[in-house]
Amino acid sequence: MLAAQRQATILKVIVDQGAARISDLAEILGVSEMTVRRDLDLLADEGALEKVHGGATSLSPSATLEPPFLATNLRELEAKKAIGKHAAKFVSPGSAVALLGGSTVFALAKELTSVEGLTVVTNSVPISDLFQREKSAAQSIILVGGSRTPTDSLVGPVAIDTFSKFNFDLVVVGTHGMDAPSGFSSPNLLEAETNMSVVKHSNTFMVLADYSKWGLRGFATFARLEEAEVVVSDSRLSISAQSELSSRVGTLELVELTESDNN
Amino acid sequence: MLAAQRQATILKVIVDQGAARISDLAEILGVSEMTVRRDLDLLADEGALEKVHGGATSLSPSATLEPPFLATNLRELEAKKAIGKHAAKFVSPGSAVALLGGSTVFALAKELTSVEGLTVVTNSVPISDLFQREKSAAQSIILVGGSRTPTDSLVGPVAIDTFSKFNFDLVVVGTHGMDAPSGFSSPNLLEAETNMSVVKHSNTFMVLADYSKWGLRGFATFARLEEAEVVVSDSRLSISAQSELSSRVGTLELVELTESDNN
DNA sequence: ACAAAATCGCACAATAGTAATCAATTTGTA
DNA sequence: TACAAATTGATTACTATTGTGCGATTTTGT
Repeated sequence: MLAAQRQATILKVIVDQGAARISDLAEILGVSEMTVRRDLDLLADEGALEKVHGGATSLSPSATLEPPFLATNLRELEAKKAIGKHAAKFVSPGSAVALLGGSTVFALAKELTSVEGLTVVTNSVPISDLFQREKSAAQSIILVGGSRTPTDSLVGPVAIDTFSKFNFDLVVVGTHGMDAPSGFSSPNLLEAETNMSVVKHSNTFMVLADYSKWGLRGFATFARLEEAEVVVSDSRLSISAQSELSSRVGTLELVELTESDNN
Repeated sequence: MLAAQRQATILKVIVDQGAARISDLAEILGVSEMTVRRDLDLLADEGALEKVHGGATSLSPSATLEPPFLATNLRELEAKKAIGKHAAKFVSPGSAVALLGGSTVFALAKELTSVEGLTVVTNSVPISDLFQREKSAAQSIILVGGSRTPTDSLVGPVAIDTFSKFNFDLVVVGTHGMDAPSGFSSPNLLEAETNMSVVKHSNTFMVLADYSKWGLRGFATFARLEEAEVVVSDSRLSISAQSELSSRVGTLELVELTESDNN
């Protein structure tokens, strides 16, 4: 295989999947890791992708936005992907879903582009971008309004007001932190208020949070642990956290992180 | 086999497959690598393909990536920029402005990032992106909600409802077409309805439209010419269009296109 | 905060690809 | 048939790319 072809393949994989690790690319392509590194350097110089420790991530799935969604860390990216995939099982075709902020919820959104007849209401600009690109027919996508946070979520009174118009089968939120005394919390007051208001309009309230979120406390709490029907996390969650969560939330779902989770 | 046939075959293989290596071509054709090299040199000189280390690749972006690029020519871009710059004079610091869709309005938005104390409400995702990047302090930016059009505007009932919460000193819209009998119109019904509803909440209603918009009629009209307080266009507008517009709209502003309008 | 593990990237060795030269072969012409 | 021109193939020295070993750096687990 020619170098140019190899580089095109690498770029394609990374744009398709959002990211890839060097060891995987080296194996797939049958070349040494050093060669993959050199290719990535080249592509990164051209501005085609972003190198991160362990691999590379897509620079911008859409036109020119989404930099805050860049994973600085591949392991976390894999965890998010696995959590998103698992959470997707709770979304039935034809239902109405609210997706709130967060890169983990973004991973879930990727899985949902192929689900039929979904109505999605989101306050996340990147998620709206995603559905705009991968437009599956028979899906209805609404982006709510509001002010933009640094992570490209729309929050504040306008967002709250718009969400209040709808009733959801399922509300999914990512969280910045969770622990027993404070529940689920966010560093951004407006975001917390927005989350809080949406939870009221849902049948089922689901929280996505990888293990690192346990023990963190954001400035503002938007829900107690007991309010979550489902929490999806990963198996690196400490045993004590697992038991604490199990006893308080409706269901705790843990995903295993296999090394070879290459879709 | 004749040399010409051989070269045609090589070219076909490379166009078909996107790329080929010299050693493979030599084997397929039953000639030495040196001969293939000479053929490739020839074809590369003709600009039919590109030689790379180990082989050659197709020039056409079948194997490579095609950047999704805007087709608007440079001239139109300059016109939009000039119109945007002129329109910015109507925006006073501290006022509340609605910016609706359209690439010309986007040009205006670029000028507004440095205006102090502005409150901007827009239904355009690119405009929201712009302000997000160039965040000037003391500006309040709200993106309304709704469904996304192919041009990344948010429209529909949710957008209308959100706009209806506000009162604007100035509403700026771009238009897809304008003429005397149909007024200002858009090809998208939902977008037209959204525009129409916002106009009602404004003190001043401004339309940005370069000369090419005159005589075009979109599917749905959102305002009569008489409703516009200000129309900003460029001097290429025909004399008859100029007199027609002057007599019907509040003020017609025309910008000159100088060659050296580089920012 | 520390140690273990994974990853990085340099320097150099090994491999693969290139181009110049010249001899051998084919082709066209008288 | 003879012979020049063009084309092709082989040899060679040279250049570019790829792989490997290894210490430095970053990340991860406790």
